[in-house]
Amino acid sequence: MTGRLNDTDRQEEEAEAEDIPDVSITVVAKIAGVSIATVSRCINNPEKVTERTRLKVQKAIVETGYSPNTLAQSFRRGRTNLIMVVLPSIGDPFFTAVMHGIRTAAREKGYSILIEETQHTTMTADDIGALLVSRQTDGIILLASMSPFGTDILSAKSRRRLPIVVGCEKVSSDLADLPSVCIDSVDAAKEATNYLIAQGHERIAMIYGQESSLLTKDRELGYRAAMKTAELKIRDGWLVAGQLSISGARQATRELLDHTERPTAIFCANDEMAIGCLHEIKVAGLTVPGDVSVMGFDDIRYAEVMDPPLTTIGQPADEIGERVMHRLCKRIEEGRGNGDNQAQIVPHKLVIRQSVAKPSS
Amino acid sequence: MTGRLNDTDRQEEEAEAEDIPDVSITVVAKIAGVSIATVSRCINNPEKVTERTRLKVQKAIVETGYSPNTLAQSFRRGRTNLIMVVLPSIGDPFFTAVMHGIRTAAREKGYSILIEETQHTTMTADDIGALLVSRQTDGIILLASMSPFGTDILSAKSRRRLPIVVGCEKVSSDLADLPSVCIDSVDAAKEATNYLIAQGHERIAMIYGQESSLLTKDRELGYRAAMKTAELKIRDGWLVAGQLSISGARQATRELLDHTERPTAIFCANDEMAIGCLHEIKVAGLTVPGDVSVMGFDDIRYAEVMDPPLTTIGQPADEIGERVMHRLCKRIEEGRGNGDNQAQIVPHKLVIRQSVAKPSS
DNA sequence: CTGAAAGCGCTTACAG
DNA sequence: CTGAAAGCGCTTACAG
Repeated sequence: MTGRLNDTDRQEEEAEAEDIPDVSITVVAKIAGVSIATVSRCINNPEKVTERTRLKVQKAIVETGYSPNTLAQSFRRGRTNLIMVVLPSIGDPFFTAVMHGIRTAAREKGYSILIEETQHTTMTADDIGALLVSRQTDGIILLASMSPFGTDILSAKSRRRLPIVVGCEKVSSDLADLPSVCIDSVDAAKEATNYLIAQGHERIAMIYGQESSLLTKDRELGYRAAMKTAELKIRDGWLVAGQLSISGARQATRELLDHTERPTAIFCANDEMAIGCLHEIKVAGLTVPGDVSVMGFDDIRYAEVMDPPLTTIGQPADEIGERVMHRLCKRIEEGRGNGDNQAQIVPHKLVIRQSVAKPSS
Repeated sequence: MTGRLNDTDRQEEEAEAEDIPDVSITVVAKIAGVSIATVSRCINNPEKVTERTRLKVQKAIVETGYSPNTLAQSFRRGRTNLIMVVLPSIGDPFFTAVMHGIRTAAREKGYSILIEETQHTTMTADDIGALLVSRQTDGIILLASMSPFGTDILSAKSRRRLPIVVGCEKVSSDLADLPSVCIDSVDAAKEATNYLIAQGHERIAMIYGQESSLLTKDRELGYRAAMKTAELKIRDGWLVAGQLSISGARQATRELLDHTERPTAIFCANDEMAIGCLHEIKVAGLTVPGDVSVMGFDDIRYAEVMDPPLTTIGQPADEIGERVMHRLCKRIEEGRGNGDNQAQIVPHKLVIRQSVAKPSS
């Protein structure tokens, strides 16, 4: 069975009239009285064709409702104009914002976007590498996601030339060679922690992401570094996983509130978890920031309408998205090789609102 | 230029060693000492091939790192295994939840998902129809989105046989013929409004979506119907657009609070706007639900952690997503024709939390 | 069970 | 400027 219809179907179709037009370049050529090469040129390189011819062909195209078969074009041209972005969860408003930037840039360049969520997928690292090999995708954007180099279909050397760009978080070390666009997460987390310290907090806990994922690793590093510099202790049980979700963060917050040395401030590795944290503190009958201060990370659109509005670290999500996509396009166009593989650092900023105050005790 | 490399490139590649393997079915066949037809069979119909042959071919595949060229397969088979979903905004957590259901079902069936956002796209209705015609996509899911039948590439008759399924909201009348999976929005909005009325509210305003979009039209209809039945007046200025965004809703709320006959309850057409509404009321120094009650719609994951937790209408987002995708698959498999085009109604439910109370005045 | 061959719908040197 | 022809990498009747 090919995509074409057999004779019986075709008759049925004609009986029903006006189904999806099923017209190839050949029938347009026939109607216009030219070769298929000319039709192709009219569409792709109109400047290579006489005005007169172009008009004839144009007429035939309109008449037949012809639209080139994208499948055939992609095949022939050897590219799909599809790029895949791999991210932990599209549901996180921060990634939505980054995606918005990616889309904007993609539209400009004529790419469509395929999204793969590592939280909900069975896709392995190998599968991702295979995508490129089997040409399902012209390029890949890795947003705070695992390395696609599970085993070794691809040598370290060749990885450097692949159309892959990393965004938001460099996650694992074998990605270090790839071009990337991120804020300096370690530094940002330090700044966040230092702000809490500057307010007078000494008992500062942190809710990070997941044990297994490296997504919030750098933020944890920054927190630890700042605490160390300030010679503040991190008690056992002050560093707890929030699963990057509201419910996970609520659970984590409960544990923190029950701690024998209850922290006076909680630094959440992202705003999604900070929202859960905020709520759970209030459920426990405590106030924010009166009893406990809360600091987030990302500055998603909900942060400023929380009660109290969330103090957090702002990332230029849109800009990250656009830059990542632009770099990927450049890499694809250049073909393999000689790309600049530098890490681009974009600026973050501390957004001070009302969820952090001086400790009461 | 085809996708293949010219000789110079190839030399370079070999010099660099181990780039992306660029092996076609032909080289696998040669190495295995069989025809390309046999290689194809080993991959797609292994039962049609001797154990011995299969092993030989398997070995050659591993050796070469061969992976079939998806572009060629899609072209040959006449299908992409891509389906497109068109929705207002992937950033809305409600749609994210529906998408999750769609993805789950899609993965089962081997489809990948292309997302098109009508809020950020320049894509016209015609473009969407053209997708099908040019075979970029095997099918389309329309989530609360415009009709793809701008002008008339497709007759009404043929529309009924296209691989298109509608989800969440039936929006425009020319979509009535298409299969759909939605809650009964009019009824749900009535229920929401009636709940406010039952609490004793008489001055009930509504924040709907956008003038131009039909997305929240049914919800507005339900609100109007309930008000009418209860013989309650809708004052001029009580029905205001919130642009489906937090900031739009905040603006709308401000107008409502400044109204000479200030409403005691506000029904927001979705939770995203309700979140903005909640915040703006508090910014104005008023309390929820003490001074003003707020009712949402969708029950997104943030609803229950708002302050106060949001009373809203729950939609089974995941179920909607899965059912929509399943129906689309069936439609694609059946080929054109004889699909059931009925509207499937899934149940909604009123979720009572704390943002609605009796009016104080 | 296996192979030779046709063909999917395009694009693009290559001649003219 | 235009056409005839090759070829992209597969899949699938059709013979054997």
